Formats: sequence, C-alpha cells, structure tokens
Amino acid sequence: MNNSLSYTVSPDGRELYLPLPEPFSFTQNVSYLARAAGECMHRVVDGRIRKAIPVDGETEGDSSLSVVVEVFEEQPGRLSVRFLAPEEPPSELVRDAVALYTREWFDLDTDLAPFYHMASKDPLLELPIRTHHGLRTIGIPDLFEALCWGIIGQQINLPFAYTLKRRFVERYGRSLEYNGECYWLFPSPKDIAALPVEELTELKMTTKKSEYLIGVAGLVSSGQLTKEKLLGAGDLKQAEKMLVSIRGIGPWTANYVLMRCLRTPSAFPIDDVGLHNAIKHVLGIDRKPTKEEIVKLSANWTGWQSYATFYLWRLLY
DNA sequence: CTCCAGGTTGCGT
DNA sequence: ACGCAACATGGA
Repeated sequence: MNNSLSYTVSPDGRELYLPLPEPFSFTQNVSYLARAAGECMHRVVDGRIRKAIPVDGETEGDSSLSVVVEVFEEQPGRLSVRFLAPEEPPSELVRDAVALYTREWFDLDTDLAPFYHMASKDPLLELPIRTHHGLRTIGIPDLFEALCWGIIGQQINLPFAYTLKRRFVERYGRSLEYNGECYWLFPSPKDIAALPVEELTELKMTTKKSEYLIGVAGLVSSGQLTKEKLLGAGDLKQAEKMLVSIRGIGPWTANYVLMRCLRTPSAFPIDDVGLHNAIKHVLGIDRKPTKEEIVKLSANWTGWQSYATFYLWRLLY
C-alpha cells in the first residue's frame, strides 16, 4: 500500500492525523475495544484509547523506542494519535511506525463498501452491520501476540483467557508508564523461547499450551515464521497450511491469526464456537447450526468471511 | 457435581 | 479420510 504512511503531524510534533475511510465509526471501534474488562493491552479513558505501541529500533531487539499513545477522533473523518510517553517528541522513524501500526490496528486501508453491499442482503449479516455500522476488524498487528492470543484462548472461556494473558504479559513483558499507570508491551518471542515449560504452567496454562507457546516463540524469534513469509505464501490455503504444520496451531488458530494479524479477508474460523452461537442467536433457533448449514449460510460471503465472522462475534460480546 | 469454553493432538478405525 | 478420548483449568 503506497499510501500506508500517509499522515500529517501537528505543529508540536506530538500528534499524528490519519484520514479515515468511509464508513468508519470511532464509537463502534472504541466500544469493541472497551468491551473486555480483562484486556491488559490497552485501556479506554474518556472515550479515548490508550496503548503502548511497540517500535523496533535499528538494532535487533531494541524495543526502547516504544511509545504510549492515545487515539481519538476530535475532528470527523480524521483519526488523531497523540504521543503521551516518553517525554521527548517522537522521531520520524517512530511516527512512521506508529502510523503504520494504527492503520493495521483499525484496518484503515480496507474499502468496506463491497462488504456492506453484500451483507445488506444477507440474512445473517443484515442485523450486525446495522447494529455495529462502521465497525472495523480490530487487528493484532504483532504476529507473536496474535499467535499467543490464539493459543491461550484455545478451549477456555474468555474471562479466563484474559486472566492468563494478563499473567503472561505482566510476568514476561515490559511496561511503559504514563500518569502513574502501566502500559504493557507484549513479551518478546526471544524471551519466551528460552523459558522452561514449568514456568508457564505456574501461570495455570496447561502443559500443552505452555509447550505450544514456547515452540511458536522459537519459530518467530528465529525468523522462521514471519508475516512476510505468510503473506508471501500465495493464497489463504498455502498460508493456512504453513501455520497448521506448526505444533499447537490447528485450523481455528490459523484462520484466527490470518484474520486478526495478516488481514486475509477470506480467513474463516468456521469451527469457532462463538460463531456458532452468534448464528444460533441471529436465526433464533435453540441449537447450534451444523457445519453444512454454516457452509450454505456463508455461501455469499466469498472474500469477506473474515469481516462476516467479526461482525457476528460482535453480537455476543 | 456437571457441563461448557473463541481447540489440538495422537491414536484408533 | 473421519471419529474420538485426553488434555487441564475456571466459570456458570
């Protein structure tokens, strides 16, 4: 995307302005981010989103350039990103990295018009696109974070998944401080790759999950698994194959990561329990749909399965 | 106590 | 290829 760094800077150099696509509802996206009380990777204060954003330095493993920002929409059609910490104004390198992260985070480069056109005539999607008009698939731009969140969330309820992530992040991550509060950066794959399994099981991860996390951390820290390699895989099926070959990553996690991190529009975690419950809810039936029914119901979603899933999930949380 | 939860693995047919 | 138990823990 050649305009992916397009933004303007305030006179004092502490604010970035990103043009917003249409449709985009800041309120909808904030509500999504505010919905989970247990989330430890960001915070919503007075309708503004605060978060530590990782910025890699010139030298490998240098995370000292990371910043805390506040995201809001002061002027319609324009997203403001204000640097809260550290004190020094951000360099151009940092501004570029934060602008890119924010574009990926809020999926600012996707034209939703075709999706809304399709969804307005879809029996399952008509309701969620009305209720959450302007919602974007909120991304997890960091590959290791996306993989970990997928693995941590496997087969457990959401509140517990947030608890596990918080323990993990607060034990192995780094935090920046602003206004007396901690803003956490996700642990680095290098640090996690070096851990013995017993340390993670102490956090009440299962033994298997602990093994998966450490294994994936090794692949990411060694550069064997990168966003570039997944994006360069060719198509969804190839990327999915690459991910599923990794121990601890099955079809659900692969598609979840492709959806939230690589932004593959046709990624589709079709076995997802939440998706099944959302469909059950929209159809007003007292049982979960079968896989065959879901295949039929999603027949017109081609190329937008990822957005369809995200909007349906949103109905439940 | 039971059932379920934003699954995956490994072994059986 | 498909089915199914085991995994381990917390929430309802």
